[in-house]
Amino acid sequence: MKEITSQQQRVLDCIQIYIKKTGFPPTRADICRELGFKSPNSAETHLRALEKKGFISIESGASRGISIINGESSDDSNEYPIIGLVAAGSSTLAQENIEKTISCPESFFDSNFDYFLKVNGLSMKDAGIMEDDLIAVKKTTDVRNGDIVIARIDDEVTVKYFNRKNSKVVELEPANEDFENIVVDLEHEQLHIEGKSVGLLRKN
Amino acid sequence: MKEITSQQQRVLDCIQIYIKKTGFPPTRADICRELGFKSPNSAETHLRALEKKGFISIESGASRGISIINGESSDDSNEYPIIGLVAAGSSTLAQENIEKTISCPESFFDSNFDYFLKVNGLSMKDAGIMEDDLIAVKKTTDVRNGDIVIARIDDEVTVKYFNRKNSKVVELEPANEDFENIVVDLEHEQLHIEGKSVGLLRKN
DNA sequence: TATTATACTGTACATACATTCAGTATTTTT
DNA sequence: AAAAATACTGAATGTATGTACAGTATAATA
Repeated sequence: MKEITSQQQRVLDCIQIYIKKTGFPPTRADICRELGFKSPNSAETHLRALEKKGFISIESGASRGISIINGESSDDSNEYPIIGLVAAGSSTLAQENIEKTISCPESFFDSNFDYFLKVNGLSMKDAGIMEDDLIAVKKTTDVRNGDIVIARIDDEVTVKYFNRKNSKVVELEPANEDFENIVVDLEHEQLHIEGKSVGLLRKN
Repeated sequence: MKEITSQQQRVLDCIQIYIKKTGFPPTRADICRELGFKSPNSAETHLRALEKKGFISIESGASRGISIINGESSDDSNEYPIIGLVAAGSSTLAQENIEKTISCPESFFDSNFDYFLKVNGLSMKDAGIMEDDLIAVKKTTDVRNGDIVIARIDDEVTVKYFNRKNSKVVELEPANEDFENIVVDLEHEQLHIEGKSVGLLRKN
């Protein structure tokens, strides 16, 4: 996490307060109104800077598509949803894939986390991640080589070891010799890091 | 707060999960995608019903202007001790072996359980049980073939698959080809079943 | 039995919003 | 001293999105 300027901090605070007050993030125009800017582009450039520095993530094209990374998760609810990891073509959040939510203390795992992901397949078998295990996922893009990440390529969601080869290539490595590495050329493919594993839960 | 229908509950769950995952509320179209509706008006009418019943509030004209009202969480969590899997000589439940406790809801795993056992070694690797994992142990002697049991032979505690060969012989099978089956002749050796695994917890 | 609530599909449209381009100016970094 | 980052105004544009209108159908209520 890089340095934040005082103006960027004001914008970040503004977003946080706005979410706390309304329940949803502000638009560019909202930020302008709150902070006295006269051009939506003022907000836009600040948002891009905050995104670049890793404080927020912006869902491209979506209105109010701002979400705050890291900084405590606004609500102190301890209900965590279980989300199914499904194959290509269907949305990760498809209702059909939701079993239920789990009540669990906030600092249950060493790092706090956002949701449980139900594992599909055995590609991470040797890392002790089996079918139907629940991975505690922390939403972040700040991942390091060797982390177990939840990655999305197009609409395909997968759990793999993260390994950045260079500025242009990331390899997603399974922990199962029956599976192949997924090599992602960032210049031609879009890789979206949904988060990383901070724990695991198994019921049997 | 009026009665909620099952479909409305699905929509409410969908919103909650969407927010948890993305950080901002869904659009009508998002809800349709998640729940399989084909008209945005399907989502719209459900949202209006939920608003009327007081479950959500909708900011008129604002995109994604949904916020969830209420959202309480019941806290019926208990403290469970973490017990180290120790070598011969000491009682498993000796106070000295309790490393700490974890707060966790009572019905966290499918079956209720009594304590966490910290795993030592990789003899159950292929069952996805790794070093330092915490096994949720339910104290019972009612175990069946294929169950993962916590067994004690003399003072040696071990975690293995249970397999009763006949009335006199039980085999304790590891899930790792580097380890050998433990054959227990009940006529000459004492086998004590401490309990069985009903779940697993990993922190990383 | 009439009425209201629930549960949808489908079309249409105004506007809320993200986003890009063109500038200006100051500060920081290289 | 040049380049890059910061910090803005202002205008323009395409689309993402809320929302109204027109239907159909079934279950619950009065």
